[in-house]
Amino acid sequence: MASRAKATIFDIAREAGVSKSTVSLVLQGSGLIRPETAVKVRKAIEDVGYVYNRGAANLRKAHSNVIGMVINDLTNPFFAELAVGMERVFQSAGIVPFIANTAENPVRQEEVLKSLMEQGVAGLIVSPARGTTPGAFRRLETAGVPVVFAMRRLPESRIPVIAPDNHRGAFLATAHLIGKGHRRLVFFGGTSDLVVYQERLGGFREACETLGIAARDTLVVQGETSRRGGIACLETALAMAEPPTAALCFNDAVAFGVMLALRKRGLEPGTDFAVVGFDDVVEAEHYMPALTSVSVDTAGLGERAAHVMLKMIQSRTTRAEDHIGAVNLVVRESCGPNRSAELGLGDAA
Amino acid sequence: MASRAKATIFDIAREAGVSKSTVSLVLQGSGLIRPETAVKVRKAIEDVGYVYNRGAANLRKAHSNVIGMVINDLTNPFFAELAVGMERVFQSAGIVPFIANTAENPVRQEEVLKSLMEQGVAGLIVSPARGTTPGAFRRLETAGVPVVFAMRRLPESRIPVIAPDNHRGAFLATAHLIGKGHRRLVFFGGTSDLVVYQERLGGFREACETLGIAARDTLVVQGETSRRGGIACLETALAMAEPPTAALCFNDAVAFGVMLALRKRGLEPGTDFAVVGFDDVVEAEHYMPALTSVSVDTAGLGERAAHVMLKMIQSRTTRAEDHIGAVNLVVRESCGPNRSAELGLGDAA
DNA sequence: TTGATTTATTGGAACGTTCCATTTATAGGC
DNA sequence: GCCTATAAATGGAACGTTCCAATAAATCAA
Repeated sequence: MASRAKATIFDIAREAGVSKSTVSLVLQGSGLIRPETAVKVRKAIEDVGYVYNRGAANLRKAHSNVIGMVINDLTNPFFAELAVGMERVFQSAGIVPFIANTAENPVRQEEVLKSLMEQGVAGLIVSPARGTTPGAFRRLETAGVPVVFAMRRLPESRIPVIAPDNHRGAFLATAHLIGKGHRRLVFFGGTSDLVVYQERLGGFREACETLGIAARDTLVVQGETSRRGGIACLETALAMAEPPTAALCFNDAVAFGVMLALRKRGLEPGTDFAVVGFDDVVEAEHYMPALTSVSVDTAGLGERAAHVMLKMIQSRTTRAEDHIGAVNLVVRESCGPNRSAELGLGDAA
Repeated sequence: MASRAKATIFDIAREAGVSKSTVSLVLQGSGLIRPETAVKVRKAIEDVGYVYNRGAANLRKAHSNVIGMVINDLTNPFFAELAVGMERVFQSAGIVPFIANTAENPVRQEEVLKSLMEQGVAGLIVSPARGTTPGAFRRLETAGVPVVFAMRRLPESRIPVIAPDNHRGAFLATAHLIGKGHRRLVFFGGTSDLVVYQERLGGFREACETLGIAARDTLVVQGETSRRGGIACLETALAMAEPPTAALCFNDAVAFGVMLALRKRGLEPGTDFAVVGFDDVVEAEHYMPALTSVSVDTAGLGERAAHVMLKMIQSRTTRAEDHIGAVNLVVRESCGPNRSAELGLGDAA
């Protein structure tokens, strides 16, 4: 049952009556080997129950074929989608990416990065944890390991970023709400330590300004980027003197929370209060009411990130261009019909 | 920018004016080293930007400290919860588990397992993909790598299993439905190639039999274990001559799909048709109506699996006891009020 | 047949660690 | 001051691969 000492290429060599070098060549699929010999060797490999020791190999080879994916919150389905997109690409390149979760914890992230480096990864795709310090990736950089950021970025860093056009997405969504006739708007969820937050809030603000919403009619309520955070945000907003009538949410999770809280208060999302989400996760379509959301093509961005990574590894560089993915607003039911009539205004969108 | 040749313990040794062996000892936190020397070495490590080469180390050490988690569907939030539970345990043991996704594809799973083995994992926690062949884990076994199955099992295999009590969970849920006064029941979703399916369906059947539901009043509709599968199942069931009034769903995803489909037909889940889910994912609580579901303490099972794994590694065995986790029914709103009155029956639950 | 060329195979050194057996330094006992 | 015991540091071999240079075998041109 429990095997004796692990088999090595020497064992195979003996079994097949060749030298260790020949075995090595076969293992690497070299064309220099006579087909019959290769067959013989492969049979020995099978018989002996040999398992290749990549660690030993990497001692000589410059490149390992391990790529790590460091994700800040695995329980968010959004990131699972991202991971799936990447895997599609890596699979066809014959690479098995290893995923590690940092649970939004910079200390854990440090450990994870260290461990991955020690493992000798060829490259890393990272969605950095909130509160990541600027120096967290310096070790990677000095070690010359290619890194790309996906979805999130760090305030100042030369590491290439693959992310959606957050500003434009927020702008589109906000314009949609204004077009529907809303005049008192709120931005729900997220905290200012995330660059993404700045970008989305920026899009929101620009839309309000250019489309003639006074600053005093726009509200910002920070909060957790989760369902729970959304619930809390709505409570806060409705407690105001002149509560808003429409919300752009930092992400879909927040939007779900907001809709939930509306229902609990006897308000109907869509008709009584308009809500737009961000990310367009699969659930958005299936919610009641279906959530209008900014679609960012998560899986597509994942694929993109994987491609960039592959190219970086191949060309032995640690630099690459940023890639800002197109976004578009998917209009469903959570913003209800136009309010124009009610307010005596034309359709402004 | 791009660093020159990677630093090794020799470089540190030179820098710190000691021997490579001393550096190695410091790296391993040996108490044999004079504290001042250790400090000196650690400083050199920092200065040089050294990164430990675990591959090289594993060449000599018997044990790597890598543990792999092989998961069949990362996009199912259920598995993300499982992963999170495991990580809690591994983190406190100073281990970074690597997660790999098989996307429910046995071929991909084969690749993933191979890659993990080549990496020299110390152990593997696996939720096997549907359609896994019996031989898929033989290599692992002959290599003496500890493996535990989490949540799912293979028909015949000596590998220890950590899973919830599916039979009992299904029994409880079904009894609940019957207690509510339902007499025509259906089991929705899943396919018979999964052992879990057999177990859950078994509990459903036993409850029906012992609580006096005739076999001709129970229906089974197989289907995908996803929202989409749930939608399809409901369509099928409602097209029958005498449609059921209550469903036990293979998992929560199916249940969500069923509720969605009900709404689309103008039926209200809970009052017009009762539905129970399985797994009790976090969304269950937040759904409209909130989903009654069998809670399996996913994260707890993850922790358990991790502990078992740790113990197996420590005691160098590939055997361990199965662990069947307790379940309990979380009653929410998706089964509505009792039907007893309507049917002239007492409360049987 | 001989030498040159091509095709297949091979031995040895190297990769960066750990671990064991030694050596060297320090302290203690008398 | 000498011997012994303990503490601290060290050199060398080993781990399982890859790669290079070298060899051996087969083919070819003359």
